[in-house]
Amino acid sequence: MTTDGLAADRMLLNRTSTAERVAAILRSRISEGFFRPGARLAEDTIGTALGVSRNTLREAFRLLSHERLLTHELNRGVFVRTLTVEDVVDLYRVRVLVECGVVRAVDGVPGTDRLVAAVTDGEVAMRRQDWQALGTANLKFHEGLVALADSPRADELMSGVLAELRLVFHVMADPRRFHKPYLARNRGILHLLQQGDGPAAARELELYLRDAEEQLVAAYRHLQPPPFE
Amino acid sequence: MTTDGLAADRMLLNRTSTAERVAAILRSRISEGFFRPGARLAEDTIGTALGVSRNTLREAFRLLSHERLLTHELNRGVFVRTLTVEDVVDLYRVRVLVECGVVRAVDGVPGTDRLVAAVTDGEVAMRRQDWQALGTANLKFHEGLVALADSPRADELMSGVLAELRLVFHVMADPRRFHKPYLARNRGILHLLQQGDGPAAARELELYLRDAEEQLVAAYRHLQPPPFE
DNA sequence: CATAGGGGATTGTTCTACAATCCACATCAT
DNA sequence: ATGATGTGGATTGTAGAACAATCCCCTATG
Repeated sequence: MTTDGLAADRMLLNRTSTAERVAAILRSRISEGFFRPGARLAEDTIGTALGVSRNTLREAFRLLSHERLLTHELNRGVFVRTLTVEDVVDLYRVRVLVECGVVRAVDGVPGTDRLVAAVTDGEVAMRRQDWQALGTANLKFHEGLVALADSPRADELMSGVLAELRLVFHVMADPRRFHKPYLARNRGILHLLQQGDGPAAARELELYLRDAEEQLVAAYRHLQPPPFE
Repeated sequence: MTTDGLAADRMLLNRTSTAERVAAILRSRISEGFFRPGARLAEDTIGTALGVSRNTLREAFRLLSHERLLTHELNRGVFVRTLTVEDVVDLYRVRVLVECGVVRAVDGVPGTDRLVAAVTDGEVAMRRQDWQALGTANLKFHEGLVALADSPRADELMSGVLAELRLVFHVMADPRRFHKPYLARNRGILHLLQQGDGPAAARELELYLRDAEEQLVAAYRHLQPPPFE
């Protein structure tokens, strides 16, 4: 009896705890905008809705608070995070640091399968005017850029950063067309990478990110709720 | 009545939950080596020792697991993380990416108060042959480097990376002298920064980090427990 | 109109209970 | 002796009740 091909089954055996499954559910609900920033997640409501005890639910809340998707206010409960303009600026600071750093350090011609897939997905979505899919493809492209570093921690960092940014998109006036202008620039960056010119790609990427930040901050400042505290 | 000078009191008012205080205690215990990598933290033992309930303790465990200081194995409990050689390599990959990225991007002459303090602390510790303090000063220097980016998320990332690296130091044969050779190189990097030459400082830093990684990986590979699974 | 106080609702924390799982040891067959 | 099997105790996973602490809204009072 061989032990090959059991790696996939490993995932099934390696069950996750209820708290982690609950966290996964809430995470996707938040990222898809079902729970909007500022929304309160009451223990009682969510707990009975999902059929888990308060203990388990609170463990899930801890996880998501640590991922910055929820904020935990003592004796008040947990809320879907509302990012400030400063948060957006910081997120793009990290993006420039990490994404450009990874891309610049690329030597030779890297494997670009994921990037090619993301770009073509974006082009298909564009033709269909499926802005939701276009956004997803765009985020996948940037996740793919960081994946070039072959660093699990960098991947996770980037995944968290993009999850936070999704919170911003959900409170924008027209989040759907936001990604449209960047598809062509993604393709350009991919092209430079395929030519093995990491530094040039990094320069393009930095301009890209600064433009995106500017646009996002401008749009975000408008509908920012007045700071009460 | 003025509202000045209340920022400090804010910390007192802004009480933290028990779970977070417990997490803070465990975090410092781990980072100081009281709990060594691989050690099991039983809910019952720790719970009664700290006088908190299992629920609260488990919330604290979740926090620290998310920080990668503990690993959570279903139905087996939580253990102080034991890093693999791959982890060490990845940590240094992130360090090169982030630290060098921050330093290279420095324009003009940055405020280097923290860095100067870290270097002089290191020199004092060196004269006293206080290797513990030397290690602390060294980590503070690198935290200070990342702080130049003025990015809370980068700071937190770096803080987590260094916390993980401390786990490595605690299982090394002679962790105490490890930092010794790097004090002079820290001073050199600081000097380049004070001259406003970020790129040169980044190049120095990259060589520094590659040397440190090589030394650490070599030392770590020796006493690595045989991989059972 | 501003302020103080009361009461309901929610969270913070502990405790108890039991199911699920793991682990070490004993038992048994080869 | 060696390896498989099974059994029991210990620990974790999860649920639920209970109560204190806190917040928040509403109302009474000056």
